[in-house]
Amino acid sequence: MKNDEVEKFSNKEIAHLLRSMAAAYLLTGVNRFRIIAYEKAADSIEHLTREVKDIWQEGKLFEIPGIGSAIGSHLEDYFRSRKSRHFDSILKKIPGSVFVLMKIPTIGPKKAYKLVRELKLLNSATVIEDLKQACTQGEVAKLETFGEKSEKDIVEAINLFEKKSAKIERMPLPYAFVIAKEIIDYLKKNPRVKRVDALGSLRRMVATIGDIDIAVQIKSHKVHQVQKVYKEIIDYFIKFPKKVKVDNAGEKKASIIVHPNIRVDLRVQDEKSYGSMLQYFTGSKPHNINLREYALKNGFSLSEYGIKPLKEVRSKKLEVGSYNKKSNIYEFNSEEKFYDFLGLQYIPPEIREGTNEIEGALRHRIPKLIQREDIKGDLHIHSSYNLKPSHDLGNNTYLEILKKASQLNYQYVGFADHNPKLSGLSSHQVIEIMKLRNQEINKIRKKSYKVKSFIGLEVDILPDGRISLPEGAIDYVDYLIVAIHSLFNLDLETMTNRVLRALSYPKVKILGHPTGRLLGKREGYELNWTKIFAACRQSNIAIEINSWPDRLDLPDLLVREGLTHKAKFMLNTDAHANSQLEGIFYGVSVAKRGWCKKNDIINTLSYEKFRNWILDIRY
DNA sequence: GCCGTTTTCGGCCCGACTGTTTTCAGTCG
Repeated sequence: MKNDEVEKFSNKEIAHLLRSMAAAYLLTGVNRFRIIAYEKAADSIEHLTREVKDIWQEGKLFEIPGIGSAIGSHLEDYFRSRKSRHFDSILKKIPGSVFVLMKIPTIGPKKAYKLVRELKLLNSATVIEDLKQACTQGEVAKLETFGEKSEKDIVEAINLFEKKSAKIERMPLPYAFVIAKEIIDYLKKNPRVKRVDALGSLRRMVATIGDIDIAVQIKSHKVHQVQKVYKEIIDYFIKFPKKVKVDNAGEKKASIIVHPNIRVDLRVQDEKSYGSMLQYFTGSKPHNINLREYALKNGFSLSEYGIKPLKEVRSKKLEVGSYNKKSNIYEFNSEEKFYDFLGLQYIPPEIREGTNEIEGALRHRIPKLIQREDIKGDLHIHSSYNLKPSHDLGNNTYLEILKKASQLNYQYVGFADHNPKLSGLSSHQVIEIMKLRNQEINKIRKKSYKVKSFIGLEVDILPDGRISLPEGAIDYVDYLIVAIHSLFNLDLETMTNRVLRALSYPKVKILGHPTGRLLGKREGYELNWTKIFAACRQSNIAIEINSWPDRLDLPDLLVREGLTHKAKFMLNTDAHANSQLEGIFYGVSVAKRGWCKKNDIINTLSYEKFRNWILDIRY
């Protein structure tokens, strides 16, 4: 029962509901802008980095872009009573099997409706199999505007869909990075290729990635050769060794599916319009739509080729772009020039999400976002030192970690092994273990290695909010990270009180991986964030942005919300091996997406200031 | 149905690719 509910209110399901509404309106014929509004709302919810149901519970449903008074109040009905009379009254006009077919890529509302109507596919539970059978029997090819090719394509699309829906659909960002790098390296080997960029959600560093988008800039060629070079690169791309299928391949774009069923889109462009192309292909969709609407109001039309004046625009300082007289378009080789032409401050990819970044850029209020180089230390590192921990040990010794930290130009690190397992050990034994560890680290510290260290510990928050460490053991650490590692499904209030209690212990300085989410595997637990942010601020506790590939926790939307509550954050890796320390890069991207500046992040402080903070030394 | 630095009314992004057509509709990003 509980699982059904979660499924019913998942972002994916809500998006599908709204998309079904758009389809029903399309098929019954209403003002097309109402249809677009529903589609926009569906897109918006599908790409949220938090659960829409949680946002509704916090009373912030109407803050989601594209959710206005009408759709918002219908959704409220739906969340409250599991149904909306308005949605139901519209949806019942169309056979339910139409909405099921629409889940298959390349089948939209019109094709779905036609297939259902002509072939009488009215059983929602079996419609996909029924359609497949109709295809194999040649019935689809007989229909008007369908043919043998489309019949074959439908079968293929269904097979791919069934394969895909059996596994996770979006992968954590770091996994997508690995795949993208392989393709980028492959493309760079082509002598016609000058530059390759990963774009789309990958460039915006969204926590989970659906498709991989890539742009290629060709080396300069004579004008009449450009088309030929585009074609050569497209041909090369679709021969990528790990491709399982070529989805489409035209003159300037192509899509392939690579193992294990990931779609990769490629676009090619020459240098003079490459900036326009980067801008266009980076998205997000809401950002681009907002930007184009803004441009329209100023008399310009935007595309991946550049900026086209709608009327005769003479004068002005139009030298930022180069004017192509033949096509009446201003071309841009860099994004900076593209935004500048529109009178906007440059907007970093990470915050192009269609919230209020265009308004900010217009007023030159886009903050300088945190950079990787600003990070001075990592305070959540697991070593190989065996203190009989409750969870896994790391791979490297304290000394090895210090050496690696030095390579990363860190000034300090924090050793945050898991607390000793409480079961099977007496309090006295735990205290002894902690004491020995403290002595061990102090021995290493005496070698006066240039990277300084703090003695931390990652401590479980028990179900009742106590921490899993005997009182006397606290003397042997500089600071504690508290985090939940079990019993994730308590209700919001119990969970909130549990965390608040843990935060009240002495030496607690960090709330670790605060939502407990595992991307694609486990939703985070619910907390009253207003209370958590307030408690952390009051007790001078940092909220962790954990860079572990499956976590990327805190989610970016909560980071941004935290800033409005004046929360302070800390960027850590949770590394269990030295190579993983480099993953801090992913945490930085989460912070950027949350609009963090350098001084929003505690571990950008220099060693002396940071030491005062973490040891709670007051002046 | 949504939205706001010319607006609470009157607008609403833009182009590529494919299959089935003979100029286009549907889908996608």
